Amino acid sequence: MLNYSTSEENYIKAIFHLQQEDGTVTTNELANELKTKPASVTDMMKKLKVKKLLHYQPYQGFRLSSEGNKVALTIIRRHRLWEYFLAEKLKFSWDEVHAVAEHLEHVSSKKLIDKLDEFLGFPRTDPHGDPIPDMNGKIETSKQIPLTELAANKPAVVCHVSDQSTEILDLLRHKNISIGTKLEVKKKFDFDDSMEVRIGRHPAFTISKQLAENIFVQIT
Amino acid sequence: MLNYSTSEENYIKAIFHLQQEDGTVTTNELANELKTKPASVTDMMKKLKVKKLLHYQPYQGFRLSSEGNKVALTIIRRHRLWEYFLAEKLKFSWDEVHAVAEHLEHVSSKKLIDKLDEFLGFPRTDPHGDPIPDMNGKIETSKQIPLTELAANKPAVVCHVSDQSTEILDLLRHKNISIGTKLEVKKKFDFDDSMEVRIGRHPAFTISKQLAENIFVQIT
DNA sequence: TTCTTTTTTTAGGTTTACCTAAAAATATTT
DNA sequence: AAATATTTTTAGGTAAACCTAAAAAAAGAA
Ligand SMILES: [Mn+2]
Ligand SMILES: [Mn+2]
Ligand SMILES: [Mn+2]
Ligand SMILES: [Mn+2]
Repeated sequence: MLNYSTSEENYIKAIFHLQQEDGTVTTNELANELKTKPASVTDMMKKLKVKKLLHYQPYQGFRLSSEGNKVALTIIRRHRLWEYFLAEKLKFSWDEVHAVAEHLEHVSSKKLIDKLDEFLGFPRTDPHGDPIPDMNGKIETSKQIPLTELAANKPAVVCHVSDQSTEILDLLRHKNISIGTKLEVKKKFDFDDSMEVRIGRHPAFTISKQLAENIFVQIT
Repeated sequence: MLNYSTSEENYIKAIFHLQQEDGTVTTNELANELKTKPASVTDMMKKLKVKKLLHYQPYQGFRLSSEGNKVALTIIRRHRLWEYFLAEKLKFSWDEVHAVAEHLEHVSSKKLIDKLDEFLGFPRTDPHGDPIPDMNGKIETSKQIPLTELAANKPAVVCHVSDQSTEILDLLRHKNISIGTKLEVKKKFDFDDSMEVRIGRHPAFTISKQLAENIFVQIT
C-alpha cells in the first residue's frame, strides 16, 4: 500500500465515516466535516480520483473505491489503537484521546502499529466502544441504535451522542454517562417514554425520552 | 511554547546537534545533514530568525538562540522517549527505533510526552545511551570517553554508541556488547590500534580501532 | 594583492493544500 | 415550464517548503 499525506488521510477517513450513513457523500458535507471549503474538497476529490481511491463524477457526489476503503481502515486501525493506548496505558480520560490520536494516526509504519497492537493485547474496541480493524483491515460491524430502541436488560455501551450542546453534556455528566459507558435499560414507561437505566451495579436512575433519543449504543 | 512545523522542528534539531561539535553551523553542513539544498536552508534560516529561534547574519553561519535551544531540547526529549518506548515496550531492535521516532517526535502534545515519560518510569537514557531531557529541558552531560581513550585494566561501562547503523549493531551483538555492558581493556596494540577487551570473566576478544572509536564508556 | 574556488544568497519556479469570487450545473419553488 | 435558490466546480491567488541556476560574497592560492 502506498503512503498518503496527512491531508489525504484525513479526507479518506472522513469520507469513510460519512458514507456509513449516507452511502454517497457530497462536497458540502465533507467540507463541513473537515472544516474546510467546498472548493478545497473538489480539488482533493480530483486528486484522490486520479489515485483511484475514489469513485467520483462531477456533481454526482463520491464514495471510496475498494482500495480507498482499505486505506481508510488502516487509518482507523491506527487511530483506535492509539486511543486505546492513551486511555489504557497513559491514563488519558475518554474525551482527551481523540485529539492526540488524530495526529498519531498519521505515523504510517506498519510494524509500529502491529507491534503496538500486540503490546496492547489485541484490543477489540477503542475507549469509545468502536471496533478496531485487525491487521487485514477486517472490522466488526456493530450497528448503533438509539437508547430508545434498546431492549430491556440487554447490556450495551454508549458510542455516540448526537447532540453536542453544553446542556446535554452537563446532563450526561450529572448522570455519569459518557462515551464508553456500559449500561442496561431496566424498564421503560409508556406514559412519557422515560426509562430506568443502570450503570454497572449502581442504583438505577431515570432518563427522559429527549435524552434517550440522543444517546446511541452498541449492544455488547 | 509555540508550535512549529515538522520541517522547522527537523531544522532546529539538526542545528542543535551540529552546534554541539562546531559551535556555529554553516549552510552547507545543515543542507548535507538534512539532505536538502543550500538554497532551502537559507530560506528556512530567514524564517527561524524572524521567529527568534536563531542568531543569524547572512554569510556568518548560525546558532540557536536560547529559545531555539529550549525548543530543540523538547524535540529531543520526545524523540528519545519514543525510542525508549519502541525498544523497551514494543521490542524494536536498536537500529529500527530511530526512523520511527523521527516521525513520532513531531506529535507535540506536552501532556502526551509527560504521561509517556511517567509510563516508562522516567528513563534517563534512550536505547543508544543518549540522555533524555527532563520536563524542564534539563539534560545530563555525563563525561563519556571513546573506548580508544580508556586506559588498560580500568573497569568501565558502555553508555553510548555514536554510529547507529545496522552494521555496527550486528557486530556489537556478535561481540555481546550493548548499552550497560561492563568491560575492561586488557591490552592495546599500536600497530593497528586494535585492542583486547574483556567482559566479566569471559575470555578476552579483539575490537578494531574503527569499532572502539564508536563505543563510548564511563569509568566506574 | 589578485585570481580562483567555494560558499552562500537571491531570483524565479514547482507542488501541495488551502483560500475567495465567479460561473456553471443542479435542485426547488412558483 | 420558468424563475429562483442551492450546490458544485472553475479560475485565479496565497503560503510553505522544496528546487535549479545565476549572482554575490567570502575564503584560499598564486
Ligand atoms: Mn488526523
Ligand atoms: Mn474512538
Ligand atoms: Mn523528524
Ligand atoms: Mn537515540
